[in-house]
Amino acid sequence: MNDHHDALDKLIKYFKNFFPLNEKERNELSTRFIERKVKRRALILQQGEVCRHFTFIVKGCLKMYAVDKSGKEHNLQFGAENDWITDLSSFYSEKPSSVYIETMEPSVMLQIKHPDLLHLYTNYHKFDRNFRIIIEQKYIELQNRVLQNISSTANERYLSFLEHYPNLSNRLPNTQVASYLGITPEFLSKIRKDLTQNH
Amino acid sequence: MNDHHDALDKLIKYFKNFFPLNEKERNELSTRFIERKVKRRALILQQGEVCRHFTFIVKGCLKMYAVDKSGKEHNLQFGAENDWITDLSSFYSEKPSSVYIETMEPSVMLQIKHPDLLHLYTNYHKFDRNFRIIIEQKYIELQNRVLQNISSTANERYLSFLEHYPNLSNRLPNTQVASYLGITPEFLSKIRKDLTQNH
DNA sequence: AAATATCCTTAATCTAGTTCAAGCGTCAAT
DNA sequence: ATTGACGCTTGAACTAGATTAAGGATATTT
Repeated sequence: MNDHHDALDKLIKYFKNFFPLNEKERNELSTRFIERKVKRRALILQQGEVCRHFTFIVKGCLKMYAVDKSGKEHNLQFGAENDWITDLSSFYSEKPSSVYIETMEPSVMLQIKHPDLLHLYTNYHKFDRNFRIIIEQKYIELQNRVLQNISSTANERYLSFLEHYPNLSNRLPNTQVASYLGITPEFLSKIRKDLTQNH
Repeated sequence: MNDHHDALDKLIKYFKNFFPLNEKERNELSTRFIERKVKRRALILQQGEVCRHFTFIVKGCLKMYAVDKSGKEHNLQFGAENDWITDLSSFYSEKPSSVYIETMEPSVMLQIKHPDLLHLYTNYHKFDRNFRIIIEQKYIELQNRVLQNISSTANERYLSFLEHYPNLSNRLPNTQVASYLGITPEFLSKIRKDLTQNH
């Protein structure tokens, strides 16, 4: 009944939303996934490094961001409990990543390495299946975000963010939300002021 | 040696980039995928309709777009030879789609219906595997596009589009490219003028 | 408890991108 | 041959959002 057990239970429970795992598959999880606890502001992945882990978030909150030539950070993705975070491109290609992954709260994760995940894929149809479904869901989310970006104002995008990620929006500093929306913190502040005044 | 055969050959060849299919799997393709030829400006999917097909593009060029309240079209995705186009969300949920899919050239497609694709997934590990990889690649592309959208100017996004999709950019009218980039055709025209003048 | 980051807001100025309107070239259909 | 529909461009006026700079509020660290 130790922490590792708790974390794994959370992952097993998570997979029940898809095609639930049998005992053998659950055992594989427990040997292949490694628990990791980190404090706030820990860098899980740095630009230039190969992304070695596919990460399931048991507790806490992380962000994935790119840094442009002028040094500005741009948040590509947030992740919290029961979500995955990884630089897919670097993870599969085993080439240096162009992004950072960093905790925004003290966090507990379960991580699997490339060869271990390939082992699961190769030997268990169900893992290929479940990860296909997971990525499909994340693809749909991302496509909605693209649509927002090309068709909506910053104001509309902010409202949509509040609607879709209510639990994230009250956990994160607004500077981080602004970076995710692709606007400056100053402009987000203006948007928020307008919203409170006109309602 | 008919056309259907040619189209299927193209799909089989496509799968060689992933985990190549054995004879039984190839046979399944030939019975489950249906060839469809359409002229220019044909609507493959309309808003409000359930997306019934997962579509492989053998020849031609298609776009997927959403229409906002003011009637403006916003291009979410283009697809050409050896690419897939589908409203994933509607296809899997079997709920009405919020987007349109339309040919921009006379096109040849291979389409599979939901139950048939599920049949492939359920009975052949390899299809779950291959479609996982396909979606992962498209996820990475989409993530790069999000990064562009939140961090780059219209000018930079246009240059990046030219670089990544040179074959599409000379096939499409600029109005369509502008809609994909999230800017007006007028502003794209201005960008293009600046580019030719300053180089 | 002080000290230092980090975060949030406001306001003035500036710029990237939109809107509206018009004109022109091209291509497909009658 | 002529008519449209469509695509491309230009310019003037406008607006969403960035930039810069400053001050105050909250946390976090020492």
